[in-house]
This record gives sequence, C-alpha cells and structure tokens, in this order.
Amino acid sequence: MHVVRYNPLMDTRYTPHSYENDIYKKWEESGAFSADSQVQTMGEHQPFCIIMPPPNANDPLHIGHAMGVAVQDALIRFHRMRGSKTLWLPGTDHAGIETQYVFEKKLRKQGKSRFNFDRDTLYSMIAEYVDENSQVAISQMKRLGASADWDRFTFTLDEDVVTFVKDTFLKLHDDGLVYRDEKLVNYCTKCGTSYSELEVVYKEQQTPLYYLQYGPFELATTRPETKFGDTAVAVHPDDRRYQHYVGNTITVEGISSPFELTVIADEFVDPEFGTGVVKITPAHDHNDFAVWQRHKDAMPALKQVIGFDGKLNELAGEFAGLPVVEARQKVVAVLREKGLLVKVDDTYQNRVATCYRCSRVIEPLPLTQFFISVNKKDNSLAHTALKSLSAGQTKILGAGREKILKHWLENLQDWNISRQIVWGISIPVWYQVDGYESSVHVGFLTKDGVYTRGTLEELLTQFSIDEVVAGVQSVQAENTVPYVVSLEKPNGGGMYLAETDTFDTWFSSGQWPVVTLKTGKSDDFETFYPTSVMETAYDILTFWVMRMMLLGEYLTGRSPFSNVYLHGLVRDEKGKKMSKSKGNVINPLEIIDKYGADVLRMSLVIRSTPGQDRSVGEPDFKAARNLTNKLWNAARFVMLQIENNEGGDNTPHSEFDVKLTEVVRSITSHIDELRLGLAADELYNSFWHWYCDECIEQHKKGSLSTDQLLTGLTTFLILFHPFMPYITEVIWQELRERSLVKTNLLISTPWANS
RNA sequence: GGUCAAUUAGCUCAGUUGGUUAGAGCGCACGAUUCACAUUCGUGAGGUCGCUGGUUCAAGUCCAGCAUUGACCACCA
Repeated sequence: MHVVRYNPLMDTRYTPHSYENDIYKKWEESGAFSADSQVQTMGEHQPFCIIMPPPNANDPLHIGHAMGVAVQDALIRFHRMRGSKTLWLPGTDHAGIETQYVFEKKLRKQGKSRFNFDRDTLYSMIAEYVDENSQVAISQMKRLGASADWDRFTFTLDEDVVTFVKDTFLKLHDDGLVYRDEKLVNYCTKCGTSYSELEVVYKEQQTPLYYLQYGPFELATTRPETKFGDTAVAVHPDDRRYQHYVGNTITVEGISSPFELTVIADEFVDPEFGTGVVKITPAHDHNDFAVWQRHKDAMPALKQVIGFDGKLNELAGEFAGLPVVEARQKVVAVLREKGLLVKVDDTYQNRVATCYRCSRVIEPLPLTQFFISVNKKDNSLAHTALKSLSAGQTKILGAGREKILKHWLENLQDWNISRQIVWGISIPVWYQVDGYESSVHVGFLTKDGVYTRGTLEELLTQFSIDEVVAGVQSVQAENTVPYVVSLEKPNGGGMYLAETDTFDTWFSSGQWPVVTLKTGKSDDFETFYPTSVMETAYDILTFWVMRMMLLGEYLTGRSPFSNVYLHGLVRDEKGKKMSKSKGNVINPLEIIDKYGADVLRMSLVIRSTPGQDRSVGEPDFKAARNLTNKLWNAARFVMLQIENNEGGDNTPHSEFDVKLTEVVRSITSHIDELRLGLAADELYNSFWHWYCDECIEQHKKGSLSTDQLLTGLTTFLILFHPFMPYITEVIWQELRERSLVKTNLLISTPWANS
C-alpha cells in the first residue's frame, strides 16, 4: 500500500480524543446550532423544536442525562439536516429543595445551619455556590456533542423568568385559581418544608398496633403519642355495637387528667379493622382531618401537638419537647403502667410516608399554604389537559404511561405550591399584619445574630419592626391574616410583611416551554410553540410533564408539546438499577474519556424503546466502539481506492442504488416516527452486513463502481450523523479535503434523498 | 384491592400498522487472514417467542384467562 501523504486516516484505529474538541468548536463557530441560522423553507417540513429538560444547575450529569442528550440531539440533527427551522433550547434548573438540601449539608459540615443566617444572606450564599458549579452540566453536555442553541440558554432564576412566573401566579389568582387555606400538608421536619402529594414516598414496614382502653371503648392505634390532639372518637354509622354511643360524650382517662370527647359516626371507619373504633386526631392524620371537615359542628378546633420541629409541644404536658418516636415509647410505657394498654399487635404491616429527599418520616401537619385548584368545575386545569390527551394533541410514547398520566389527572388534588425554603422564586404576597400581630409567627436574627422567634406581638415589645424585617427568616401567618397578592409592597399606611415561602420548583419548571420561548428572541413563541417533542425520563411524568400540560394549557390554550418521548431508566448490564451503594453507577464522562461520545450515545440509543428501561455495560460500549472503527476503516478503504485510482473501471451494480434508496427511506421514516432504537439497529446492520460485508467485497471483485462505493459511504455518514455526530463529521472533513464532498460541514449537509 | 408494563437464543435486548426459513450485540465451537479493519473475516451450535384457549387463509404480533417479575395508585386508625 503506498501512502500519498500523511493524514490521520492512515491510522487503522479511530481515536476520538484527537478530534472531538476541534469538531465541536467547528460546529459552534459555523453557527449551525443557532435556530436563526436556518431559514424555514416553505417546503414540507414544519419548524422543529425541543425544549431541553433543564438539569440541576450544580450537579454533574449522570447517565440518564446522556440518554436524554443522545435522543434529543439525534432528533434535532435529523430535522436540521432535513431542512426544518430547528431549535433546541437548553437551560438549567435551580432545583429548589435539592440544592438547598445539598447546601445545608455543606453548612452542617462547618457546624452551621440555616438558622445562622437571615434570608438574603442564605440566598446569596446558595446563589454563589450554584454559580461556582453551574458550568459543570453545560460543559458536559457539550462534550456529549449536544448541538443546542446556547445563545438561548435559560436559567430558571433568570430575571425575566422570575418575573414571568410571578405574573402567572398573579394571573391564576385573578382567575380565582389560587387560594390560601389551612390544610394538612406533608411536612418533613428535617428538611423544614412541606411537599405536594407527589414528593412523598411510601414504605412498607411493620408498625406496632397498640390497643388502648379509651373510655368505654377499646381502640387500636399506631400513634398513641398523638392522643393529646384527639378531638373525637368515631365509629361506623351502621355498627350495631356502638350505635347507642353516637352523639354522646364520653370520658377518657387521660395520662394526667381525664378528658371528654364526643362520639361521632362516619362512613370512613372500617368496622372490621381493629375494634371498629377510631380516635380522631385531625391535626396529624389526613383521614382524621377529612372527618373533622365533615363534622366541624360536633368537634372542637384542631389541636396541634406536634410542632414543625418534629417534637411534641406544650399540649403534651410532661412529654413536651420529645421527638415523636421517643414520645411514643414513653407514652406507651405510661399507659402500660396505668393499665390502659390492652395489647400490642407486633405483626401489623402498614405504609409509612417518607420524604423523597431525606427518607425521614413525613408528618402530616396543619399549615396555611397557597394552593392551585386544579379541578375547579368551570375552569378545570386537569380537565383541559385530559382533553388534549384524548384528542391526540399530545401523544405519550412510553409503554402505556399515558394511562398513568390520565389516572393522575382524573384524581389530582389541589396543588400545594408553598415551600418553606429560600432557594427559589418568592411568592409575591404581603401580609397586612396590623391588628393581627398575635396571629403572625416570625423567626428572625437579631442585630447580634441571635435566632429569635415568637408572635409579632411578642417580638414588638422588644424589637422594632425594622429590626425584625432586616433579620427575617420566616413569616408564618395564620389563616385569618389578610394578604395582598402583589409584586411590590402595597402602598398605604398599613404594616406589611412579605411572604417568606417560595414556589415549588415544579411551579416554575411547569411553565418551562412557555416561559423559555416567550422570554427568548422575539418570534420564538410564534414559530416554535407548541413544541414538537418533550423528551424526558418517565419517572418525572407526573412531577413535570403533567404540570407543564396544566400550566401550558392555562397560559396559551394549547398543550405545550405534540409528543412526549419518555426514555427508560438506564440500568447496568445485568438489568440492575444503578446506585451508589451497589457501586454499579456508570459515569458518562468516564465512558467518553475511554471510548468517545459517539460510543456512549450509540450504545444508549441502539435498540432502546420509549418507556422501557435500558441496560448497558462494557460489552455494549465495546460493540459501539467497534462500530466507530468499522466506519473509520470503510472510509479509509474508499479513500484509498480513489487516491490509488483503483477499481475505477468497475461496472455499476444495478441493485445497489435500489437497496440504498430503500435503506434511506426506512431509516428516515423510523427517525421521523420517533423509532430511534430501531433506526439505529437497522442502520448498524445495513451498514455492517450489507455495505461492508457485501458492497465493499463486490467492489473488490469488480462488480460495483467506485462512484457507487463513495455514494454509499457519504449516504451512510449522513444517516449515522444524528447518532454518532463526531466520527461522521471527522470523516466528512477528510472527504472534503480530497474534494470528494461539496459541503463544508456534515452537520449542515442536507439529508439524503430517498 | 385497582391499573400499567414485561416475559423472545446462555446473558442483555430489538422485532412500527398480524404476512415467506424469528434478528442483533456479547458469549460459545471450529476455521481464516501479508489483500480497509484481529476493535477483522468466514462457518456453525443455540429459540415449541411464559402457559392455556380463541379469532384468522396466516399470530411473537390481535382477544380472553392464568402464572411470574417490576412499576404506579388506593386502603390501612
């Protein structure tokens, strides 16, 4: 073999690291990523747009992100080459609770906590921390080869985004879809915030079931420590055993002194369970709270005995100050001494609500919060979203998960959007506190940095209002305190305190497709909304996709995307879930270092199916690595043939063009119909087993012309480019140097005709 | 208790609207190779497509039931 001149293609192996950075730079400099560089021809293909699910601003990417980038970038590159005006809009998320949780962990290591800082200081500390780390995710996406429009990059706390999100809240409020009410919320006493129903993880466990002597009854409970908050006893209305007690007042021998309760009848009581008698603790149990709402006239007000610190309060007498678990043991011990404990069932299994973030037990606690009503009769957000699903305006690709989404929408409860953390968008609400000083609970840092809390009434005897405001950490106004929804502090003589809660992160990300396009370049919204595909993992279907549908419809009257492509979770090569404790986590960056971005992308996408988990491991990476090498060597062969002018007199093979056209047609339709796994698989096989095994061999035997061989190569480079952008572009550059192709960059080369 | 999904070669998985001898990667056996590529090439072994019925000229694909696994939801005092 004689070498005409030195060129990297003479290496028999493809080495991704020698090329990837340069190629990415070339793409960026060419402006190919920008939606503005493409002119939408009035042809057959509509504008194409994907809003990237914004990863957490300060976390490194995991392999699931790599899956997302691989799928989205493949679609984007395909549609761009096919001549659509194409936008892939990237961004990052402030990830309220996640970020504050991580940050507070850091503080703890320094022996500090959030209570050492006022709101503004804490917020800027977290902001600084996020700033320091926020380039990580972006640079990693670039290494993956993401051809996103970085000029349109958006962060969820960008000023115009924040303004937009607050305006949405105002609009919802004007439309009567926001209300404030005291309800039981899912509260994590460790994270110090409430959550929506979605963020609660239920765990099956054994919980002792205590049978207590309770006045004239025996009753079963798992939570004897809440008895200080009992406000009634309930039985089933048809239960003959207890019917004659209904409406009566009974006397219960308490721990210190006896107390009286009314017996009520409610359908929720299961006569078969326990003794058929239930103590009602409305402040600490969702069912009991519902009973209380139905029987308000027959029962006293809420009695909260567990505080937001997870400890019993003064109503618990001698047990005040004890954490819940400890208190339970002590209460049981005292009851046993007094002979009030009948028996204990240690085999009882139940489900306990835990925090998705820190795994601590979630306490249902009464808190006054802002809610969005999702099922209001004449203006139902959920109903509208359901209609677009049924009408097919939004299609869900993901193994039956459309039904899960519908089920959620049909049963959705009002959305609690208040979070008691600082890292987020503050809720634009002001409390008018004059005359309500005793109903406003404030925690703040004095000038000397001492954490102080109490009602405003108490605090104002020692401090000025300005001093309180300057050091404020939290304001908790009771349900009776009047409030104003407003971006600015209301005018007028009254004394106002700003709400300290922030929005649930999903409230802002739920507006993402709308807010990114509306705050972007002038006509982005008109051109690209509704977006074409929303691509994300199925585990945030309800958290995020559902909320985007609710709010997208509300804000624009249209569902925010035509297709939802739900990729599966990435598992290890044995199909096991990846976790740090198992030590089977694959770091995408390590795979890129070892094999290159193309290999990682291809091995994730090939033969993957929406909604189905994907398992990958070393054998898959090697297989994809071998494919890059195969492409490399096929290209070398073709170029060597041409340079050495060999095979020039070969005759054209008539079946070749037919078959190639069929390959192009098939791959094109697969990608167009979002069958990426199948497209990649077919591409792999037709390239390797047809083009390399058959066509190249035919050429060697003289029955396929060099022109056809070159056409085959360039066609396959085009078809492979969405899946393996780097190597295909490297080869394209080699062909271009030899004047074998006309366009400067493959990324901007028109798609193959079929 | 309800819903959804999965069950195809030793392993991990494809198989779009039902249509000839069911595919890939890895693994296995045997062989080849100065000729693009040993990150290669060729040949081969290996599957009653979970089970039982049904619809159809035709079923891995559609229907019903069952089994196993996983996920989601509901109840739980």
